[in-house]
Amino acid sequence: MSDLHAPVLGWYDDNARDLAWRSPSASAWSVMVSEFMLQQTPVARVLPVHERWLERWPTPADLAVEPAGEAVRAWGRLGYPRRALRLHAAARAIVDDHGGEVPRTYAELLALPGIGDYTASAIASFAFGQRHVVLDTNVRRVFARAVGGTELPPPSVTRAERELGAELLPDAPALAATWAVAVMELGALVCTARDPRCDSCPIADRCAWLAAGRPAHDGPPRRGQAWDGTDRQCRGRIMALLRDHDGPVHSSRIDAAWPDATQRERCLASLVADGLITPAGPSAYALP
DNA sequence: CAGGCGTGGGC
DNA sequence: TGCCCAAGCCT
Repeated sequence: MSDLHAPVLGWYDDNARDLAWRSPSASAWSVMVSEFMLQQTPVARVLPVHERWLERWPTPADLAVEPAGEAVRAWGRLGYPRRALRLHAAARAIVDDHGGEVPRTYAELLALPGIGDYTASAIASFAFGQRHVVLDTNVRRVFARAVGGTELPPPSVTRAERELGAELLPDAPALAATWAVAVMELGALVCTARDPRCDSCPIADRCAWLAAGRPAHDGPPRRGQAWDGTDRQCRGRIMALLRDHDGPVHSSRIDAAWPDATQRERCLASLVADGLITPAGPSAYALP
């Protein structure tokens, strides 16, 4: 296990993807927007939306003056549109409480809407070069395999994972930040969830999982998320409808999009409660 | 803490 | 064809 640093850092130097938010000239805001979009959405789908977002709203203040619905519309089909709402709310908080500048400390970042432990660490590390344990699903999978000898990490982050992350983190902040992004990249490109490319892995000779013959995950099977007929599908259908229209959408159109009236009304109510849509007149809805 | 929350691509 | 997954957050 000793010294994963040199091979991983060397591999990253040769194989890192050239992503817009990793450019030396990328702003902290660019990094922050990318982190919101990348929460559960693949890089390939984020790229074009991130580019247009930064062109339109180069700073938090540019977004903060917009109605929230503009953020939801620009979010397009990235999924989980509440993230767009939270990013918009975070931009307003940055203007109101931080002079329009993305805050630099983990605690201040964590206090913003839509930012949890991972995203706060990632922004502090990637945008500001600080030393933080960055634990995302990629890093956790690399740790689970290389150190733990298991195919998959535990269902939720454990104390042991945090301690391991802290132990492996280089002392120098700049190096720690590079290490964090390098391990993440290794998990994204080589140590993938399915069909890992162990033959091109820089730490294959130190990997406990590979040494053990890549044993399959034992333990309870992971819960897949139901989709067909769920409220999520219904909500998604309604949101797509509103995104694709400029003004308010009449209820009759929404009725046509989802026949089950009980479920439809429940979803409309929850979307209103979430702030993703707003009633517009007696029988119409619009983006906020 | 388990469950809810979108969307589309790859195998 | 389904099924699994993709830089999580919030309640």
